[in-house]
Amino acid sequence: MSSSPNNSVVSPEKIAFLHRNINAWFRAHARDLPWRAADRSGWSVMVSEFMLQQTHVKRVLPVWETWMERWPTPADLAAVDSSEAVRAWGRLGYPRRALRLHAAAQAIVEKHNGEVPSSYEELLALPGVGSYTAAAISVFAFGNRATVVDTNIRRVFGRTVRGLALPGKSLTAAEMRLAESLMPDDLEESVVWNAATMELGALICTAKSPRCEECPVSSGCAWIAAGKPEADYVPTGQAWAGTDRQLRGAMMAVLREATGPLPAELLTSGGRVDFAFPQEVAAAVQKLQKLNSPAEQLQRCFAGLLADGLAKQDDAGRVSL
DNA sequence: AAGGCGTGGTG
DNA sequence: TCACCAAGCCT
Repeated sequence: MSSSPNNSVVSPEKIAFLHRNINAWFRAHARDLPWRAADRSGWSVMVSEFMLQQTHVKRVLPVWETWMERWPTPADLAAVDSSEAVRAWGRLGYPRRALRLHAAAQAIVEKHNGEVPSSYEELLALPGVGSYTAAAISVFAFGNRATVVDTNIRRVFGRTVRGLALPGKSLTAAEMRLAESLMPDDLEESVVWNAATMELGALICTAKSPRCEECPVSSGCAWIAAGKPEADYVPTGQAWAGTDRQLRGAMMAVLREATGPLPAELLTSGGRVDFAFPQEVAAAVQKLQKLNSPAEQLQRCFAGLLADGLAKQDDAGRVSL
């Protein structure tokens, strides 16, 4: 057992201060989200967690509603083709999440008798479920005691405890140990704590312009005490224009709008393509062609979609989700 | 283990 | 307006 200089040892008094104030704040200010309702299920929480990976609540809400209405249990989703899941995913982004959620539903049917497992280890074994999502489902759906660490929680602890404007680019073992050391011993308090610290990071202790005036622990915040120093690194912006991601997104939009198989040339040709399709497909194709991507990039991205299972090609070479 | 992977709300 | 970046996961 070695100790690094980065290890933050927090006094019992400060931990109690954080527990008391953040949990009280949450009990007064928690958003009324449907996946937090009393009638939530393991599945409803699981669907929300998949959709919330790198996507804000506001955009998730309507898709989650229609998803849960259509597929109220894992078995309902597992019974349809994965392309249905990808289309229903709509414009949420990262459509491979839809594929993984579908695969996870099938695994739940096959290995867990159709019931979402409650243990961290069993959840972690499901497709698309990593350490964050496994802990989140175990805690928020089943009320277990597990340490949830997401980007919000990392930022809250980074500021209040470590005095940093922003946590590092990737989660470290020391950070994970710190989060565990801050967990309330009491089961019910620990469940609230996980949700409360995340909510504080999402609503108050935000990345860009935190609302410290409204923060319940500003009086004990190490970052404020240090004079709000700048982050010691500059986050590198995410490139977009001209990237494969943009092109893949445009191709996926075409496939989502299509009601049947499409000529592959519609996706892989950089030039004009004669076609007579519904307005929506035509518009999506126009956007794709407007990118004016080189043929080599079109081919690469198209092959990527096929390899990822997001698109399928029939014997005649026609493409669909 | 660093980098790929969508999309759009927001300051 | 237009960068920024968000309840990560996987390889």
